[in-house]
This record gives sequence, C-alpha cells and structure tokens, in this order.
Amino acid sequence: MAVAATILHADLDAFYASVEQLLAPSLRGKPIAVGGGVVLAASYEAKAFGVRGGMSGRDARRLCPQLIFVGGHFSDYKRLGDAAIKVIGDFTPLVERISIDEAFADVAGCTHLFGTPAEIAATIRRRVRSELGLPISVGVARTKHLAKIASQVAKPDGLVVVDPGAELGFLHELPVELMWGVGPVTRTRLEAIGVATIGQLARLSERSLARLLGPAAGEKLAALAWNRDPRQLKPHRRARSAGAQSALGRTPATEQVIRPTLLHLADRVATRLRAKSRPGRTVTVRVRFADLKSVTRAITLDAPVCSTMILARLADGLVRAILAEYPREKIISLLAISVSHLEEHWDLALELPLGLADEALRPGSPTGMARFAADCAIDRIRDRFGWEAIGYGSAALEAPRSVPDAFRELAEKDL
DNA sequence: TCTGGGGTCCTAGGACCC
DNA sequence: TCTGGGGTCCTAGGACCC
Repeated sequence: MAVAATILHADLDAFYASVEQLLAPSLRGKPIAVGGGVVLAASYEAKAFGVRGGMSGRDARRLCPQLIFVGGHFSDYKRLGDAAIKVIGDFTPLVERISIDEAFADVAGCTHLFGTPAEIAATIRRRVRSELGLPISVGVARTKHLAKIASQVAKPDGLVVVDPGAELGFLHELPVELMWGVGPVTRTRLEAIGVATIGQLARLSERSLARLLGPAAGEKLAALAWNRDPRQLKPHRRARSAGAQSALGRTPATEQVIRPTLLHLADRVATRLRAKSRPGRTVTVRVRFADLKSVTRAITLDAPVCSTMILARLADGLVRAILAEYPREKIISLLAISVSHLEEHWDLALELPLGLADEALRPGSPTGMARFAADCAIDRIRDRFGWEAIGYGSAALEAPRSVPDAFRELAEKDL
C-alpha cells in the first residue's frame, strides 16, 4: 500500500519584509529591505531587482535605486511568526519548527477531523492570510525533502501537492540546487560534469557520485534524488550548541578589542545557558582574519560551564593560542564563541563543583560559588530591568554592533 | 563577490582503551 | 614483541541551512 502524502512544509514568504508591508500599507507593492548596512530581508518587489538577504545596503541600492529601507519591528516578527506556527498547531501536535518562519508538520493523524492534507494546507494558508495578514506557501508530500521542495516551488503565496504517484516526475525536472544539501560548492561540482537537474543527478552511478562528493554525501544525494528521504519528523529536538559572534570590520588584534568583545559574547551565550540550565562541556572559538580565512580552536572540559567569567576566560585562552600560532596576522575581522556538549538539564545550584574547573584555571580567583551568585544576581536584575541595566565592566563600552541584538535573538534556537 | 548571525551535520586524523 | 581490529572521544575544518 502506498503511503499517503501527509507531510506539510509551511514557509512564510519574504517574512520580515511582508510584516513591514503589513504594518505600513504604504510599503505594499514596493521594493523594500529590512535593515540598513546589511539587508536582513527583501520584499519580492526588491528581489525582482536582484536584492537578496545578506547583501550590503550599498550593493542593494545600486541594484535598486528606489529601494526603501525600513528599521525592523523585531518583536512583531516574533509575535507573528509564533502565531503562524500556532495555526499549524491547531491541526496537529506533530510540528517541527525549523526557524522563525518555517515548520514541518505531519497531518496523518488528523485527516478524519479536518480533511485531506491538501485541504488542511489550504485552510492553513487561508487562516494565516485572514487572521495575520501574511502570505505563506505550503508544500505537501510523502517526505520532508519533497514537501520542502514543493513549498519552494509554490512560492510566492502558493500551494503545491505532490501525489505519491507523481513524485519522480516532479522531482527530476527541477534544478539540483533545490535539493537539501546542495549548496554553491556542490552545485558547481555537479555543473562541471554537466549535471543541472535532479533527474540527471539521479542517473549518475553511485560510484561517480561518491567520487565527486565523497561517499556519505554521494549516498545521501542519490537517496534524495530517488525520493528516499530517511529523515523523520522530530517535534521536540533540543539544541546541540549555542553561540554568538561579532563581525569587527577590520580591526587590530589587540587586547583592547579582544577582551571586551569576548566578554560580551560570553555574556550572551552563558546567560542563555543559565536560563535553560544547560551548561556545556566544549568551548569553541573562531577567529577570522582580515583575508576572511578563519581558524577554530576548542577545548572539552570534564565539567560543564555556564559562568560568564569562566567562559570568557576559556575563550580568551583559546583566542590567544590562535594568535600565537599566526603571529603575522595583525588584523582580525570576526570573533565567535560557541558552547556544545550541552547537558540535558543541570541543577546549577547543586552542581557547584563547576567551581573546581574554575580554580584550576586561575588559582586564587573567586570561587565558583561566588561566580554563580554574581551571575544569578545579574540575571535577576536583567529579568526585571532589562539587559542593558547591568553588565560586566568593559563589555558595556563595546562599539555599537552592526546588527541589533533583537535581530540576533530571532535567530536563536530554543535551548 | 566577500555582508551578518545562529545553527546542524559530516569527515579525517589522532589519542586512547580493550 | 609485533600486528590487527573495534570502539570512543576529541579536534579542526568545511559545507550547508535559515
């Protein structure tokens, strides 16, 4: 018996830009970009000129002189994104949210209540449009991969259902870059051997695919090209890491730059870890030099950390090691901290041997207990009075960030 | 052509243990 | 002592996704 197509992939169209056009009707039908120095999102009218998310504001304006830049109503993005996902949740609890504006759902268990998957998808689109005022595209298929591709094909503001009997016919006509896992590098490699469509990729032998892309990637793409997608829908997946980074333009690799930046990054990361009681054992830093080449260093500890000061100091040590290895690099363009190997749930108040690792780092420093108390006090003050109410010394003096913190938060995964 | 930030997964090599 | 195999963990880098 053929399995029915019950996987939905729903994706809000040009999300941030659509919200801006919703909030300000005068912007509707016009090319707009959210952001300033960097384009965070572009409306479809702007995309028609070649404007893309991530582009510099200057490049975007060159492509589209009449482009309108808008500030960004970040709390509205959050509110409306949550509301759209909630509409999907009205049909099934089996929802896997991928980002602020995108989710998978499996409606196999609720068709007797709400109709066929195609009808459910149409209802979701109608409700998001009427209740929230936003366009959303939906793909329906038997697998996540195909549902995702279907929603991309459906854009803007459309619905595409792929019936089980029509899968390969649909899939094989499409360009390879629509496949999950085919980015610029893989696309270029495939292009070099004359492969442009998923059908052409499917007809390659596994051997030549493996030679081209490596055994694992080759096997994976071959499976997807024949619509064998092993990925299950996972409603509640927990984050595996948490991090923060800061682009610095071109800046000298000096103490005065590095210390406050790392402290700020450690503060952001550690605060999130503490809020969810998920300290982590592995600390990774990344330094990007002026030529955009980047280097990472990691250390895995016996005990997990989530203290701001401990994290900052560990990161500082790793960054120093990198700079010592590359003495000729005087200019850096980015610093990043990430913590992984996160604990599932850690009783911070009970597990204070965290302080032992601390002592080992710098004998004579305040104890882990004192650190813990200080972090908790700061967390509580911020809960009441806001993030800016208090901070760690020079971190507050850091140069203005290129991207607002509110925007960063939208990209954070729930820990 | 080189823009920013938060993530996931994979790979290869080495250390270490049995 | 040498050789081999299997497994786990860690590090560094890379591709990719939103």
